[in-house]
Amino acid sequence: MRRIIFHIDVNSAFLSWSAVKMVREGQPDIRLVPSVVSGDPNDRRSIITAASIPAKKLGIKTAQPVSMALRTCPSLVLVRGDWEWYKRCSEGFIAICRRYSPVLQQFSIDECFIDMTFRCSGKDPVAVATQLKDEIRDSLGFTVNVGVGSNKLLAKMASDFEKPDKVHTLWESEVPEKMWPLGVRDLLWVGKKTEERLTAHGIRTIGDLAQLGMGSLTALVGQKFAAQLHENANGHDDSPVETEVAEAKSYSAERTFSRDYTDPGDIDRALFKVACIVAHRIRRDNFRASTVSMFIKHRDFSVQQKQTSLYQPTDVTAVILNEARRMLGEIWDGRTPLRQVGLGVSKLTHENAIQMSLFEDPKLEYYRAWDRKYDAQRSRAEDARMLAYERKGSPEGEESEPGAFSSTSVQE
DNA sequence: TCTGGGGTCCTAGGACCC
DNA sequence: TCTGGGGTCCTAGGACCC
Repeated sequence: MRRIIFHIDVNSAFLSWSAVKMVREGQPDIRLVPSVVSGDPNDRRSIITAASIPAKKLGIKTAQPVSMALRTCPSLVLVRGDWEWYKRCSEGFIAICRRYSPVLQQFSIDECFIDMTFRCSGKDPVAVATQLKDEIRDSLGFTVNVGVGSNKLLAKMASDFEKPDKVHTLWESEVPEKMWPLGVRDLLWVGKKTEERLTAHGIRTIGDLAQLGMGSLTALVGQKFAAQLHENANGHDDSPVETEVAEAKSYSAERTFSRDYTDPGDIDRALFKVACIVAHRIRRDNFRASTVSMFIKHRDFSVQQKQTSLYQPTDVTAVILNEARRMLGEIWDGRTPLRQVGLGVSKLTHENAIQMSLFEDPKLEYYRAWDRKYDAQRSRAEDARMLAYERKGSPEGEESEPGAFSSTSVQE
């Protein structure tokens, strides 16, 4: 039986979502003018998180520095991101998709796959996809693209065709006509480096890749990746729509400084902050970590990292921080300017720490108490922010759920 | 122009064990 | 005393995704 998979992708998600909120507050629709969602424009290291279609037409791209975008378009409208609001918008569109099929895999905050094999039987998949797209637009006020295909890869490729507010199909029979003429970079998992490697050998389109022998491809990218690329370039993908939310395998946090830091005191303060964040998150999610890693980014963007295994899994901030400090001392001379510092934990378990009182650092109890205080303060701060948000975020009072948005027409 | 932040997976070399 | 080969774990680094 032929599978029918939909990939639903919100058009310029963060920008559209900010626009919906601003329109509701009586402000102009930023989707109609060159606009972006970005970090602090006064910080020279801010980048573009999302761009409107008029901005994209001027050549402004996601991940571009704000300063560069402003030079391209001095009248560019800059909007700061609103994470709480984005989460609500995401929940709103996911809820609608789930009504079309419970076999749903959320792929990111603004994308999901649904398996429509049974829900579409006897129906025209394009008509169903169009209905879904229109329902999201009319009830939530933002547009999506729906890609329809016989597997996840083809559905995802299809949703990336012409935007916004469109439904496209990419069945296996359409692969030679619709997918093979595209550049290799358009294929999922082909990034900048792989593109360079492939084009250096004359492989420019997905069709070139599909016809390339496995031997040559393996020599270029390694066996495992070659097998995947070969399958994907031919439109094959048998991965299922995963309805279970996978548990996190690692947590990390990093801070890029507004200017390169050389002072060990500055670096240590940053390391302390990221350690607090990461440790708080694993405690919140009931994890303990057996591996701590830390990384630094230099002025030239080169990265150095160091990781270490612990004797016993931990969720104690001080333990994680001290390992990171020790490793920092091993990879940094204390003088070279640093652009960024980061810290991560992995090898996570839900095990309770084994109490090894004989060997346990007597200070541990003090550290844990410190963590409890930190966590309590942090959740109070989160509650306060959410409360403030509830009041500020809904001018009409009750209607704060995305499901209650008024219809907002969206034009290109 | 000067490049964020948070993830996943893969590879390659070395250590260590049998 | 010097040798091999397989398996597994660890670490560093790199590529990709949104």
